[in-house]
Amino acid sequence: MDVSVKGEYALRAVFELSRHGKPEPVKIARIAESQRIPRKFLEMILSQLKNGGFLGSRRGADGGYFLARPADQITVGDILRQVDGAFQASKRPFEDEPPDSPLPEMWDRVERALSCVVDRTTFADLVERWKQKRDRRVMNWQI
Amino acid sequence: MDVSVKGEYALRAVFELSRHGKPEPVKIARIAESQRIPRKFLEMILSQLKNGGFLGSRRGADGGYFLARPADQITVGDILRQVDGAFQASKRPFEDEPPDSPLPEMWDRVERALSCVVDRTTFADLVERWKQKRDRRVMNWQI
DNA sequence: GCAATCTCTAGTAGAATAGTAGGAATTGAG
DNA sequence: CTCAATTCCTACTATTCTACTAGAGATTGC
Repeated sequence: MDVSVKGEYALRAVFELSRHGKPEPVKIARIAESQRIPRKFLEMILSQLKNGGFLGSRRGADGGYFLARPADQITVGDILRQVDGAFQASKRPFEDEPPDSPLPEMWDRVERALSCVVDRTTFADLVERWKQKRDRRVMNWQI
Repeated sequence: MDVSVKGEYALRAVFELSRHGKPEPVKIARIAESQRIPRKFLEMILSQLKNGGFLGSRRGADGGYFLARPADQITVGDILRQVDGAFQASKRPFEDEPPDSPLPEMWDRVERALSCVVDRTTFADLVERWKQKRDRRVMNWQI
């Protein structure tokens, strides 16, 4: 019941692109280095995210990846679902479920609780929080 | 990011024991049948739950399994953590995390949201909901 | 042309999942 | 004491998933 490494990498990659902000594409090599993701694995993940319509790319010199839409219109849930498949608590409907089981309803609650976080957190939010953190650190450093 | 079949089976098994209520032990065979769990797999799961201190057992004729404490003192989270290992959103602390990443904080939120459901839902609650469901069905049937 | 980049197809070692098999130990009844 | 019913314990296994890697092809900028 934890997210895959691939999922975490995908989030880091999209975060990197969101943080970059500008319209110029960012190279795979740079994302890999600054987010510490194995390069070839990252290639796979990025192409999956492109297939999902979240990223765009350009080849050749000065090529790279960029967000296909603004960071405040991409959520953590979008990305996790794209790379890890259906993002749910339990594979529903569970076959062979005994009648009147109270479990499906509980899984619904779990799913709603999860959704409240991942589907409401955009990459714009993450960048915002990152900036605050960084600024606080710089403040302390100057004192 | 979904719970294992083993986890679901464990919940069903403990639910069965909770629903039974009485202090007499329930046989593996009966749990397996009424909750539709492969028998040998269930044996493994039950012994794990016993190791965790959630269940007790008796061997021989008239043997079986029973709750080691009242159903309102066992939560869904207890059981899932026992059979599926640490029940968390992400394997923290993630190695090689880039500095100032906003992701760990987000995983905390996810975890708290999950916990709000699974650590607050006891098997007494589940039995309660099951009874209500059953009663509603019987009511409709009588009309 | 050519160097830098993304793109695509394949493969792969190791771990996890979802079980199964078979027998040993314990208990209750007669 | 014996026997049948049950849990307990060790080991095995097929299949899938995870986290990668290799290498060649396609595209672009200069």
